[in-house]
Amino acid sequence: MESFYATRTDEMLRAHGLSRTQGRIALLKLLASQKAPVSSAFLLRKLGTSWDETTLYRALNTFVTYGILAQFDFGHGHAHYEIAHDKPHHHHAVCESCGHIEDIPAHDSPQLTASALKAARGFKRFTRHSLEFYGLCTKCT
Amino acid sequence: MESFYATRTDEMLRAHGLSRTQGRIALLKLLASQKAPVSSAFLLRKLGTSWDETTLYRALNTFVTYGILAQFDFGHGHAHYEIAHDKPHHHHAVCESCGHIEDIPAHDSPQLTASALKAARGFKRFTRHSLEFYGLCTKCT
DNA sequence: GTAATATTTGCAAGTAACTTGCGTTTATTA
DNA sequence: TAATAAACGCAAGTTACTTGCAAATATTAC
Repeated sequence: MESFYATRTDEMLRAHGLSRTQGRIALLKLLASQKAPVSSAFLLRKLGTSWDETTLYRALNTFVTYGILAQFDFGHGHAHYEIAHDKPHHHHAVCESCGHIEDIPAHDSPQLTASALKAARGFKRFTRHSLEFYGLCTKCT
Repeated sequence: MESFYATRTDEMLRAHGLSRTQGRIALLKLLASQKAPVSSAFLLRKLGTSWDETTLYRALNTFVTYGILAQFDFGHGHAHYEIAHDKPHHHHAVCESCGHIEDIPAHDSPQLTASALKAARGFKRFTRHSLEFYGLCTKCT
């Protein structure tokens, strides 16, 4: 019997006709076990030294392109990645001192986008939005 | 009689005890005349070749530190800067095709932050938030 | 206004986070 | 199981930005 993650990661790759290599599966499992977006450096550290940097970046980019992952920028000088496949919409909280990042479940009112759209002259539609809250986490206060 | 911008930029620098050099004043005037955040490459282009790249980055960083400017990241691989001094809160719309950026005046309900704070385990307070809407602008549709 | 002091600037060199090219390996398809 | 296509790993390259330090400019003290 396959694990929950194994089945899901397999499905993510299969759905887009992507090769299900050992490495990619390990990467997606690792990402699936995170509670918030993580950096490529974190992934490289966790995956072990056997992993090649180029391969990681290439996999991450491929996954972002296919919508398996979402990529975020919190102003830390590097990107953060998170499983997007089947994940409900949410926002992020970012600690300005230690960099701690937390997912915040979001139930956006459609009004949020609607009123933004009304105010934006040059746009007729938005496909997505991203909302980040910054502050000090309880450990850094 | 000094121009509106001259007076304001002067004030921005003076308020923080920063040297009011020709270059810094020209930079702030240019920034003050923009309707949305701009990149360092844009600023360098507009200011002319006489401007040194290092000097620009150093000035931008100083201004961000003192709250004169706000820095944003829209996933374009480089930062965008905007006057923050005395500017009312707003969000941004970003075109995923041409990169066009637009300010969106925002009247956030206090509830937006309040409900996020309630949902965020590790935070007791947020100092700021940033909300970006992504889509295709009317020119790219 | 002028000298003393502090800040800013410009050049050269350096760094971090990726990206590209290309030959080899691994996975998928026939 | 062979043929084909996708992914990998190494080396080299790029971009956006940073650091060190001496020279220039601005501010402050007289």
